[in-house]
Amino acid sequence: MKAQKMAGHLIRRLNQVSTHTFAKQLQEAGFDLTPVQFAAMDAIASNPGIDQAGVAAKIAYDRATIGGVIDRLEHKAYVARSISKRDRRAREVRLTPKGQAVFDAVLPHVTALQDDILQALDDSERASFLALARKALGEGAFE
Amino acid sequence: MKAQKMAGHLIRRLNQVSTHTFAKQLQEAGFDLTPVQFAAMDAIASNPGIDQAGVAAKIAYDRATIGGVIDRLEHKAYVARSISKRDRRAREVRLTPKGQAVFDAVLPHVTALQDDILQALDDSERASFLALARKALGEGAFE
DNA sequence: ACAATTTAGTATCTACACATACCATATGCG
DNA sequence: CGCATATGGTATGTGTAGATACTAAATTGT
Repeated sequence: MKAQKMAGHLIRRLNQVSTHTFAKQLQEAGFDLTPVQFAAMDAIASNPGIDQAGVAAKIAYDRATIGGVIDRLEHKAYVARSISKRDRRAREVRLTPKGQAVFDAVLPHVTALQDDILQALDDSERASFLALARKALGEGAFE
Repeated sequence: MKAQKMAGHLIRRLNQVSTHTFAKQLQEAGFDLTPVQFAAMDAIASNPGIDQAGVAAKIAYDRATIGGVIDRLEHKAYVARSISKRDRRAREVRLTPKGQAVFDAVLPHVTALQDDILQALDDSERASFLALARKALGEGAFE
């Protein structure tokens, strides 16, 4: 049995390729954002004032991980945290104007690079792959 | 644009599911092995005496990462390192008898769990997905 | 033979990823 | 009201994951 043929291994390698493509393209475009940081900014951009647990739920992160991700975004001054008035435990997160500008500038690059990840597939294969991936994850589970 | 619909994000979540399935199943079966550690052992089992760079190449790891992985396997006494006689820089890696026994015992579990990762897909969908994944990675690139 | 280059491995640094434990605050319920 | 329980966030520890830099050893070119 070759581990290299197994589903888990193929998925891990796809993730490597995906991460690498993302890092390379964004770096060439002059940005300093990881895939995870981008996903967090996307969730925050769509839900201003969301709390950290909300961000974690949206993009299926561990809540312990999200703290560090948001720390780094805050350090770059892309997001701001404030204590919620409803619940003093919760930290509401918003993009700063700078963060919003970066997000707007980055978005087209990120959108464009998605096809590069599956560059070896043609359009119909890519569509099939993505449809199967969504189904495997339980369509709409994290809509 | 929702990051949650993008290829990169779907792949990241598949990898989460995959890793989680692996960890859960092996833990329930009483083993202490990560997906990466298993893949390394698989490569070593198939190529006794392979050096670390060889393992890294087989399973597409960074050579900086493999050192730590093999450290942990060595610490569990699953593998043994020895300095190559051909090349004194190289460390030849082999499974210990204990490592071989663990590998043999784990292999059927790992094989069985592969389908659980894509449990939401039926057999033909799963086959399509895996074929597309292989093609996306460049079929045979790491055979 | 020997300098220039390449390669194997390690060390360091940043960034996930998740388990567990802990603190503070909310909330449910008797 | 008062307590048990649940939840938001942080802290800690282990394990990838890859960039960069460094040492030692092998290889290449002349």
